[in-house]
Amino acid sequence: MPELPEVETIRRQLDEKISGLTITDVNFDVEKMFKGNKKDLIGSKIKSVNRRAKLLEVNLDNKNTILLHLKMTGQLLYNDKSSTDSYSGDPLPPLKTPIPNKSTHVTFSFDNGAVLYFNDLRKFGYVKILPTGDVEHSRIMSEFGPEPLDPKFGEEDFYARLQKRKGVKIKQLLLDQKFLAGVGNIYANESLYRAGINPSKKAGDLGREESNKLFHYIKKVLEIGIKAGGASDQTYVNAFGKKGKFMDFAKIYGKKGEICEFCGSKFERIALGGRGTFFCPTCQK
DNA sequence: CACTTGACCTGTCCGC
DNA sequence: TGCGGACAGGTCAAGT
Repeated sequence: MPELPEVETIRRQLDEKISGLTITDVNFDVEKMFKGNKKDLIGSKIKSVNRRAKLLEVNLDNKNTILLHLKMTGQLLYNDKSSTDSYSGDPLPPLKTPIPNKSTHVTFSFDNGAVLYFNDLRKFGYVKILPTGDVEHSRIMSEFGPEPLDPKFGEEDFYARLQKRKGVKIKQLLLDQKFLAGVGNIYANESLYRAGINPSKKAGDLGREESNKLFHYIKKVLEIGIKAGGASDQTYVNAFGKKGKFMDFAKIYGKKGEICEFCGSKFERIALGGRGTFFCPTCQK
């Protein structure tokens, strides 16, 4: 799915577009993708859109919060039907955003005529309504590890956390949201390659230098990801239906058999925890 | 406990 | 062109 940079891209766009709007209707066609009562949403106004790990939190003025998880193939598409042709006054057609299709499973309508579509090919994603006061104590939110881009989270903290999980392979640890929030498979592969660390290395075997280097590159690739508007390897698009450009900056993810720019070796692919893992056999010892 | 595997879904791509 | 298998950005529950 959308990892931290992809979710953050959507968060910024939605915060800009839907904050201040009132929800007028909600519809869904797959029960398991909508947990809660839609009556708790209709008539309420959106205060802000936040993010924790890969979860979006839409805060409402009626003390409820909508949590949205896009998992692997979720998309959130904002279609601003209230935009009108300045000449004729007619509504503009939804040019940039894909129209609802068979992957559209939840639809939010707003008082300005705008619509937000939640599309999800594989139906792994979900919408969940919680009382705002329960969100931070909920199982799901309270167990996330630190936000990697939080300025208060430093390299000492990162190293200390590694020491608590000595026996786990570093790649698998990076994907553990309780260890660190928001990193997914693409950015885990990219940061390990740049830091020159073998994905199968045990967390406890990383020296302080390696730990610092990895910490640095995790932040670096996430920042590049946000600047690039996310990674569109497969189905990801932003809230306006546009692809992200991070794959133009990816050096190793998905590049099995390609040549390492530093040493000329061929990249290899293995499975770690069932996830595709790419590495340079020479640079990542 | 900690760690691994399977399940959740649907689609695309690749080799034969 | 068809068919089977591998693979896909994430996270749980269940099994070892």
